[in-house]
This record gives sequence, structure tokens and C-alpha cells, in this order.
Amino acid sequence: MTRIYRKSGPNTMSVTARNPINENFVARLRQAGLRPTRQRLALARLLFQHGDRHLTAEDLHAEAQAARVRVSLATVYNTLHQFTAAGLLRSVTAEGSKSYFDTNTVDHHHFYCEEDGRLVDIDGSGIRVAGLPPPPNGSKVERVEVIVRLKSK
Amino acid sequence: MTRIYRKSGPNTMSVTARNPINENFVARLRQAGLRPTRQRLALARLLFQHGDRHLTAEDLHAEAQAARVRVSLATVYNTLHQFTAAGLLRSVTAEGSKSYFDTNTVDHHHFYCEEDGRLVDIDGSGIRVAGLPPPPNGSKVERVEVIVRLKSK
DNA sequence: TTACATGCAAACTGTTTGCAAATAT
DNA sequence: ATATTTGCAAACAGTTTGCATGTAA
Repeated sequence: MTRIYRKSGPNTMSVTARNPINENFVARLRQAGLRPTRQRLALARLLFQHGDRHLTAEDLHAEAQAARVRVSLATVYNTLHQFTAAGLLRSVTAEGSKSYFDTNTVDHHHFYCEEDGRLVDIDGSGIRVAGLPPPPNGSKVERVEVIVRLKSK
Repeated sequence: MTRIYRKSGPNTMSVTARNPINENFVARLRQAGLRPTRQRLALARLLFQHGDRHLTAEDLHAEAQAARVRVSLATVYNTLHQFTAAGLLRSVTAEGSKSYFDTNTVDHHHFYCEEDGRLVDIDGSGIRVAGLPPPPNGSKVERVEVIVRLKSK
């Protein structure tokens, strides 16, 4: 991990600027009880403006840097967790060390490529898991997760 | 994590002592190209003498301490990885931060209790995952893993 | 007697936290 | 005005590594 921080500069983009993308996210954040700050809006845009994505905190931080958005890594972590708690993201556990955040919040499953650590959605609608025994006493099923681990052929 | 180390003392148990449990593990280790050292044998016994188990490195290290077996945490990690490479263990990824090692090396699935971080085997024979799309280009399926995440009711 | 295994400390990675400064309402 | 959010540094957890010492063959 590379830890490069820049001094925070003045706020150059008005958070309340009237453009359709912002309007959209401002509403979603407000609904989640999150103030639509410059950082959160920028991260929301990076996360959600392209289709379904699987990102680590570091990935998103790097994207923010590349897009000249000044956000600290700590804020990226905070934001990802807040978005997850708000139901805007899901977290996916694929491999020991790092956590992935998935912009697809609908039930679905994943291919996981061990070689490059990449996650790919499996459309959930077609998949069925049969023969599951009932959960142990006192607990109930929260979610069934299928991970198909891949090797290159 | 607690890091308590003791000075290594003299070897009190002969590795080659003739008892059926040792004989068994000595052979298995040899077959895997691993020298049957005091530490490896002790860990093997802790791992395999009771039924199926899901352990972290820390868990096993604690058990070793409790059993008055002197092993460093680093050696526990090494040993777990070597055993996994040799097919004596499987590693299971359930949650971001820690890795579990599973003494059940036959294909099967897991319940995972988020509250207490405990894994429970699901007998694999009954479970079937239907409707999987073919893996992406150039890759093939290595393993299909089902994790049923539990909540207490 | 030599190649391998161990123990420890220190490094490393991903993540979280404490707190002062900045910002949203 | 005040409650929230941010950035940074430092802490933290789990894991890995380098190297001197110990042990198996």
C-alpha cells in the first residue's frame, strides 16, 4: 500500500451545483442520512456512473486520485462502509486479505479469479442451490453466497 | 493478537517414538515431503485427532500452548500452509480479516455465523448448484463454494 | 554434515481510530 | 452555531519474512 497524502485545498466544486447527476446522488445520500459532501458525491459518481463494479478501498482511492478528486484513504473507507450500511453497496468476501465492495446490491453470485483477484458477476436469476439443510438451532439464513473459483485454462 | 513467546527448550519427546498415532502422521508427512518434526507432529495431532475442525492460525497456536506444546506462531503459519499445499488441509475464506483452515478436505460447503465467526460444515453430498453459466473465456472452474451466512434468530 | 525447520523480531498489508481542522446545515 | 465530516498520523490485526540457531537425515 502506498500512503501519499496531499494537503487539502479549498473546495472548488459547489456541492449544491444543479446538475442531474449530482441531484440524483444528493437525494440518495440525504435519504440515507448522509450529508452530501464533496467527497461522498465524488466517490458516488466514481462508483455508480459506470455499470456494476467490484472495488477495494484502495482501488477507489486510486481512481479518485486519477480523477483529481482529493480524498483521504480513511474517508474512502468510511464512505464505503456508510454506503454499505445504507444499502448502496454490498461487501463481498472473496479472499482472505482484502474486502471488495460491489455496486450491484441485488442478490447474485460471483466468479472469482484467483490469479488476478478479479470478481465477475454471475447473474443470480438463473442459479439455484438445492439440498441445503436447515440452519443450526437459533439461527436463520441471511444470505446464500456462491463463489465459483476459477483457474486459467 | 497476543504475542507471547517462550525460549525454546530441549526436545523432550522423541519424534520417532513408536506409537500408532505418530506412525500414522509420520507417514503422512513423509509422503508430503515434510520432515516429521516435533512441532509438525504435535500440530498434526491437535488438528486431526478430533473430528472435522475449522481453525485460524491463532486458534491452533493457542491450543498448542494449552497443550504445553512449544511452537512459535510463525511455525504454526508455516505448518498450516505446508499442510494445505500437501492436501491435508483446505483453506476457507469466510470473512475479510482472518483465514480459516479446514481439516475436512472433501468437497463440502459451510454455514458461517457472522456473530461469532464460527464455521460449520454442510455435508456436501446433498447440495447441488444449478444454472451456473460457463466460466469466462480462458478459465475453468476450480471449485464451487457455497457459504450460507447466518444471523441469530 | 548438510539441508531443512524453527523461533524470534521486525517488516508489511489492509484497515481502523483519535483528534484537530474544515464543512454542511 | 453546532453537529458532522474530513485528513492525517498513529495504532491495530493478521500475516509474512530474514536470519541466526537448532534439528533430522
